[in-house]
Amino acid sequence: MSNKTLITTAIAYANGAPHIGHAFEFVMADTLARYSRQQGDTFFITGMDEHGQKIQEKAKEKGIDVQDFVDAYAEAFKSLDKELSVIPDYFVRTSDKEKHYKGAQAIWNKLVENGDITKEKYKALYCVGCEEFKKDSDLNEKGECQAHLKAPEEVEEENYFFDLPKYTTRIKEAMVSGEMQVFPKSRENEILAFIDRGLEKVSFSRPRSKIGWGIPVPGDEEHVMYVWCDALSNYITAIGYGTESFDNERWSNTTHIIGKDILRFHAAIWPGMLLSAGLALPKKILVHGHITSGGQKMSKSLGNVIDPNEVIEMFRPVCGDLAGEALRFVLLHEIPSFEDGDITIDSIRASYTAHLVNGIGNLTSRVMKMVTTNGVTLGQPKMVTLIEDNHDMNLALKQVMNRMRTLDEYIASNEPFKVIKVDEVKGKEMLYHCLSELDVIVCELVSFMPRTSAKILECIRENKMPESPLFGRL
RNA sequence: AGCGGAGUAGAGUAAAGGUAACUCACGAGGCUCAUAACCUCGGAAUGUAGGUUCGAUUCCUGCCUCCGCAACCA
Repeated sequence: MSNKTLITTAIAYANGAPHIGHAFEFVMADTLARYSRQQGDTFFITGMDEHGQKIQEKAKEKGIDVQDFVDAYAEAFKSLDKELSVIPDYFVRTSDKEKHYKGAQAIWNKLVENGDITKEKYKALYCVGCEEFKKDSDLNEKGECQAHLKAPEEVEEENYFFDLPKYTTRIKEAMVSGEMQVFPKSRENEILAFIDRGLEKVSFSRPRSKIGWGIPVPGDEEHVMYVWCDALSNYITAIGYGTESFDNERWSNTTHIIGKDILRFHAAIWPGMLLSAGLALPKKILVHGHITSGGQKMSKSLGNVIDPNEVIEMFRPVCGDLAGEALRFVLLHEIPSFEDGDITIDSIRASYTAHLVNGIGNLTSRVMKMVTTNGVTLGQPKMVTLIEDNHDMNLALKQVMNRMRTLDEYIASNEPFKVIKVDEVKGKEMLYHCLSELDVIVCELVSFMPRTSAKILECIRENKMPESPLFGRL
């Protein structure tokens, strides 16, 4: 089996600032990527989905050039990534004409070559207010658009369609056989049930008159690619699809990390496209839940939106350049990896105090004080990884925290600070044990909190106390 | 209405046909190496009505409540 792997996040839609849900996904993926790098050649990508009608309109509303509009959001996401110690090997942008356009057009051509993309006329209900097609289920009892309380008009449009139903059986088989694994199992069941209800052809283009901002359909100036071929293809264009340098070996060992809202696109449409293009299916699709606040979906009207940057700024005065990692920790520790999670500003503060201030921060000061005053050193810190490879970052982190608690217990019950006064040899032995345990803990923590771990390792290596408490009180 | 999942201390999770565990919060004690930290002990829970069983929180049935899915929505 290949050692090379690709880890991806979903690419963020560039029509708004990053929110806490984005932060969670990035942090989870980056942690997994760091862990994966300890075991082999890992390439980690994240990025932006920058096309589409909504973006085009918003930019127009604000009276700015679309490219400038998406550039600004790309910078906002990159800056958040940096704070959170999320460091991708490549940052995808679908407006990138060099790499992405060419790759997306290459896969389009491949699907055409295979006879899976055809032009078809269809009738649909279109709400002018929403500028969107509506299904019967989107309408109220009177057959009106729920948002605009107006009956949609029937329009006829000609678009390209992808023959997804053709791949129904193979997609199902891939899931059942484990060729493409969807975690958790309940999500796999969900998608299998969805497929069993019958897949339909998927519309793959929009008339240029409707969406000008997008990738042109090869050989047809009148049409622009719709989101599927444009956005989903980022995962392969990022590693060179459509060029000589495409790394097929890496592609064959891919893990996608996505939210539950986009499961279908990744576990049905995307595999269909890959099969048509003759490419391997993703090995794993890890599906996380959504974050609620105070038991409710975050929304501006409820006023319970948690802005990741605001949280970081809340931490900044008490832990400086570790502020982003404090949020990173809280997300990983408080949100289950595969279910919905709930956080509030209060629970964020509580988690920070309990586990970072009173936990890792205090433990570091505690151990380092004892070993530095008594001249106990570790020599070369060893690199160990004891975390089980179960994809559950939340569980894995809790195991690390458990180990910390055990060390605190050891110190309390063995009292090396007392022993050292009456029996130096025995006392030093105990302190050495404390120091090497701290070392192990930090090595385990390195994927979760890289900067924090580096700081503590530096203390261990140079036999010194942290200059100031790592995590100060809020 | 359909399909799927879930209801366990104040909060978040775990386990399980026979003493219901852990983290946070709370209360009492201890310790002084540490950031009023840390350690120990304690209070506090199986949605509801039945059924099977020597015994159910676990299995079964009804009810109530919540959540997911029902495709172009991150």
